[in-house]
Amino acid sequence: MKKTSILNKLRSSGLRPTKQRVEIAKFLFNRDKTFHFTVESLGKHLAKKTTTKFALATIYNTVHAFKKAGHLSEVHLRGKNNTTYFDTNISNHHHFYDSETSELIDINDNEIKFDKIPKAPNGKTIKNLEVIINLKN
Amino acid sequence: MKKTSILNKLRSSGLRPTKQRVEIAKFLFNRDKTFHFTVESLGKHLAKKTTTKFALATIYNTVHAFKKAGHLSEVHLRGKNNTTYFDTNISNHHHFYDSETSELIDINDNEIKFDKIPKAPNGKTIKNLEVIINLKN
DNA sequence: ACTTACTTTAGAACTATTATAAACTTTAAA
DNA sequence: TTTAAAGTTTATAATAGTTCTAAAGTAAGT
Repeated sequence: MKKTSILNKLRSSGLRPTKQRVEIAKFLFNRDKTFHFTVESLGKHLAKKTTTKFALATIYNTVHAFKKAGHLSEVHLRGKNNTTYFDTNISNHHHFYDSETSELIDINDNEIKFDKIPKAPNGKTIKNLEVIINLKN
Repeated sequence: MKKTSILNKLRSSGLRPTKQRVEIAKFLFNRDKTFHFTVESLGKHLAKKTTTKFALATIYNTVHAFKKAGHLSEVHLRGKNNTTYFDTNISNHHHFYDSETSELIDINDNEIKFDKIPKAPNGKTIKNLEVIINLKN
């Protein structure tokens, strides 16, 4: 992804392309494979790869802004470390979770097929369905 | 469940039947239907239903002891309120989650059937599989 | 350049949870 | 039954992840 398209991505989401946002966006979106991270791990990666300074609050703000804009998704998993995982894969998909390493691995939507799904209770509707497959060694 | 069987349950789990543990066990296990709770909500229920005093730490300790003994399970869901949910249903099963009400509803194992499941990566094995069906109104 | 609105920042505040250590109970042996 | 050891409860402190605050800095349009 070119720099201009990063700028467009930010601007079209109503986010001013500040130094911090551009760096974070480049780090997160200029890659082929899905990337899973926590705010803390993202901060460490940024510190290694860039010379820009990032306040922790900025990383939180930016990640939430990207999520709100639909560029990131949050994994609704309570892992053992009690931190929130984010995912650069925003398509409908599922996850393997290894609690020993706290590692997430994507599962494409087409790798899981259902034969039977219960219908939603009361007057509710199904919004989406998330599968976590827990791993052991 | 009779009082004696509550006492047996505790004793056979290596837990001394203290006043607090007995009250919590009676509250949690003397019921027909599955019960979902957070430590905070359990504390409120206990305050209403009993005259016994419970320090917050005791509720945490007891819930974890019950979980370790296999009498409770933890739902690995990061809900919007960021608290841990526990479940008196310890059989293999799944959940509906309504993020507006923060309510969990059990889905029996036999209400979901899979046609296709990916195989575990690397040298890993599948420990278990959890489905969360998110609801909306 | 100037002004306004938006952002970043450091640190305080907040919330869920775990740790600590003293007081209290349970247990089982004498 | 007393009594001592081991386990438990309690209030409070500590911790960890996250959000809030308000002051200083930056981007965008005039």
